[in-house]
Amino acid sequence: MREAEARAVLTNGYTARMEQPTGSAAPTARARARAELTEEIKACASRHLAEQGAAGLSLRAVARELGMASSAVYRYFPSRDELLTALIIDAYDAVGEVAEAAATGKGTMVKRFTAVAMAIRAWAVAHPHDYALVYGTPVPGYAAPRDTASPAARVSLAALQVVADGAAAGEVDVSVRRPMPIPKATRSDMARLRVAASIDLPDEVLLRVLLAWTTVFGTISFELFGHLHTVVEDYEAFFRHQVGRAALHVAGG
Amino acid sequence: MREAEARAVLTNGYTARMEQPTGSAAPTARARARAELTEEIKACASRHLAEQGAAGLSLRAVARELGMASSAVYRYFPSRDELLTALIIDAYDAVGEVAEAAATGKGTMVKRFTAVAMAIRAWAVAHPHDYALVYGTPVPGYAAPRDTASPAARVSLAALQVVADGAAAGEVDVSVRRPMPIPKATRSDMARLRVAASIDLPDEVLLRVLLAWTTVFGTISFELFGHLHTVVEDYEAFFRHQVGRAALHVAGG
DNA sequence: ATCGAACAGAGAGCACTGCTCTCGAAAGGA
DNA sequence: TCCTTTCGAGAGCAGTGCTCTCTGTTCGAT
Repeated sequence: MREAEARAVLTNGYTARMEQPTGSAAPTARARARAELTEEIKACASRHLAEQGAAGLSLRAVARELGMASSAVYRYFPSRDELLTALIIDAYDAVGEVAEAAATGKGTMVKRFTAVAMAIRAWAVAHPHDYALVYGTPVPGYAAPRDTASPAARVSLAALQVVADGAAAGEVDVSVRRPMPIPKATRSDMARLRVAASIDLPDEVLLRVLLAWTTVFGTISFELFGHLHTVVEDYEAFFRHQVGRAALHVAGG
Repeated sequence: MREAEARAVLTNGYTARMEQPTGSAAPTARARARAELTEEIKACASRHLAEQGAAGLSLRAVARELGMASSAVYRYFPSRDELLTALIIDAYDAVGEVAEAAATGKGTMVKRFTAVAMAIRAWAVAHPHDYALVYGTPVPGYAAPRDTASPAARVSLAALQVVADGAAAGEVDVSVRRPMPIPKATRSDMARLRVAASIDLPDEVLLRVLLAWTTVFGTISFELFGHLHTVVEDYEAFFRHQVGRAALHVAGG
């Protein structure tokens, strides 16, 4: 029994302990209560995270605020890191959602790309600790990669889609004035990316997008982590301008 | 007495407690021992940091390894965060040093800029936890800004100098094909930067450098923090290529 | 409806952390 | 020599993550 339980936790995480609705929608009262309390714990932890950051997130503190014993929380999350992982997934989904919403807008590729970047930054500024949790220093060794992989991809795919649309509309200049030789390894990296993202863009354009992408997150990280403290005063104006540059570069400018 | 001591700690930090050599170089045995032990603590803490990261750095653990009581360490560093701040300053100096060394090389601006970026990345890959400490999520609220400001600037100034040299040699195209209107706030930001860095480059070029700069650190952070995990296999080739693109962009390409 | 198994909560406890306080020993300058 | 400052050690406090054990409840199958 104990071994089976341990294995379940190892393979499927805490969700494995939730009783699945048995075909016909009949969630037992206990399962409902469990799902609710799980959400409540996550919500409370998210609040604590927003206030004090990941380092200050204490399982005992959320248990106290929820009026339960600290040991009871372990029925829902097997460890503090698992709780953090759940919050990471939520954060990925949140930023992915705002990016996708911004990507659906109309206009030129440069405009849409800028809109996506601005949306990401706005989310990051509004939720700095969530941003840090996701795009800052990884928490322990690092968080579970499998569970976070697909939510993490959403935000990037949104941007790639914008560029793919722009390329289809002829807004992307594929001719290179001064071609840089692309290393063989990087070529195969891009080939793999094309398959994984199901997006047909030439190496040249993909690399331009990645350049712009690292600029977006590099600039946001610099802003939030204080590396532009003595340089920039109006962060939003600076960011919009730089993202515009990056988007023009993607278009081939 | 107590109040005076507290004020000294608040204003000057732990260094205020070190006895200054009284004019003529006569460091007492105690002062020497103190300086040595301070370095020893820092070195030991740095080792722990390299192994387990900032989160796993325990004052008690370094005290144990040094064979002293944990309370004795507080004679040298008033808190764990101050110890971390000392490590942050050392890390800034370390990365600044390798960047400056790389910047002294000869060749075109693109070559030198790439060399600086490659040196930074090599340092980051060799000391990932130090990099995370400096360019990742800020540790508590945040570290002392005054003490870290000037070491932090070294690495950026090295890159700016490379570009300034390139501009002096006529390697930077100042004419803009498709000029992007620069916001007034950003214009004054750049004006301030010109004064602070004592480097005379037009807004256009400074903004290009900042774009490349955020690309450099954005790419390194993406690599070290696992955001390119499923995309790139040969990180060094990818980085070199992207930095080359960024450097060409700085040159006006 | 009953019974055994699974589950949920609470409490005690372990090992660890940062940090403070107090005390005695050592070193420094007068 | 004496007196102040410094230093190291130990005990102790409040807090942490996590485990274990014990009780009461709920669930599903008989």
